[in-house]
Amino acid sequence: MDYDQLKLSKQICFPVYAASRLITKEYQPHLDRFGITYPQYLVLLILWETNPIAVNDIAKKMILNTNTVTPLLKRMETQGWIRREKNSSDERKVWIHLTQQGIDLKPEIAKIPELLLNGLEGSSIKLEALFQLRDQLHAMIEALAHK
Amino acid sequence: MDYDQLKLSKQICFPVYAASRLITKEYQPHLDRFGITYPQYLVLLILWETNPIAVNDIAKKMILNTNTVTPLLKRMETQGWIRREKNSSDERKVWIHLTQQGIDLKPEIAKIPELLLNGLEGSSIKLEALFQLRDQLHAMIEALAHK
DNA sequence: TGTATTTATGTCGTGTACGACATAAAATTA
DNA sequence: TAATTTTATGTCGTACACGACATAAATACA
Repeated sequence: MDYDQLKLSKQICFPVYAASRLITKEYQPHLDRFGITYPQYLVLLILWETNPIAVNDIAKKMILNTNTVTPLLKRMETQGWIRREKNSSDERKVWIHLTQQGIDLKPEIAKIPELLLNGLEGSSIKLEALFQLRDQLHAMIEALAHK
Repeated sequence: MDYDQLKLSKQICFPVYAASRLITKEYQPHLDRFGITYPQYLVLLILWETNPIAVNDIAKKMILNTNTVTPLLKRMETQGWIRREKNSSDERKVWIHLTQQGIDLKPEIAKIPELLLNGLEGSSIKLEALFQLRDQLHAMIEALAHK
């Protein structure tokens, strides 16, 4: 039997896993300035598009379970970025709202993706390749998330 | 100021992060049969290529810190897949060896990548696209890991 | 040779991830 | 309407992931 497919270099899963952690690490020094983590940054991106939003809808957008999102949001509430509010008409729901502090953070954070993309100038990574990568991954996520 | 780049759908980091977790989740039911996790599976792949190998070299191949790998290996030792052995000439080093149980697992695990790829037949994901994705990610990892 | 530096591994604390399960409120259905 | 099911959120336990730091052995070098 040929075990060639088992080599780490042949795997498809491994480079996705490694790239994910490496990209997060690129963000980290920039996010550290505001005391937020990478998943918390994603929550803020979502809230800057939709405010307020239910816990469940945040989890769906991030493709995470609510039991991961709940403690994450609690930490963000402690730090003053968001506040939670029970829905009066449906008592099961909890609305997540941006605080003023959370709203004010947007222009600061907006500089980061730009900064990282500019950092690629002169590197071997081409912008076109990145966008192609993103679209291919979206197709894969689409196929894997709904089955 | 245009905040379009801040949309979740425009991010490059997010699909990598989400795809990583979704792919791991594809492996999980197959790995569960043997009681191993996805990172533990990666350690086994490495050991099936190089046995024995030092803790540090496993960490380098996985692009992880040793303080992540150490407890992971301890769990694998408890489960009987590997054993650790102090190097006599250099007392700092610890060699990680496959046990017979770990060696015997290889043909069982070998079926998994094949099984997952076959599962894509008829889906919207094309094999060619996957291999292209892998190579693009390798290029990105290369650029990010060594700077 | 003695001191400083590097290397290899590991401990500790914090923050995700997620399966299994709990709870309460809303919606469905017998 | 009463019982059942679904939905929304959350608790708990286990396993990563990583920064900061600790320790001991090997190496470099004054």
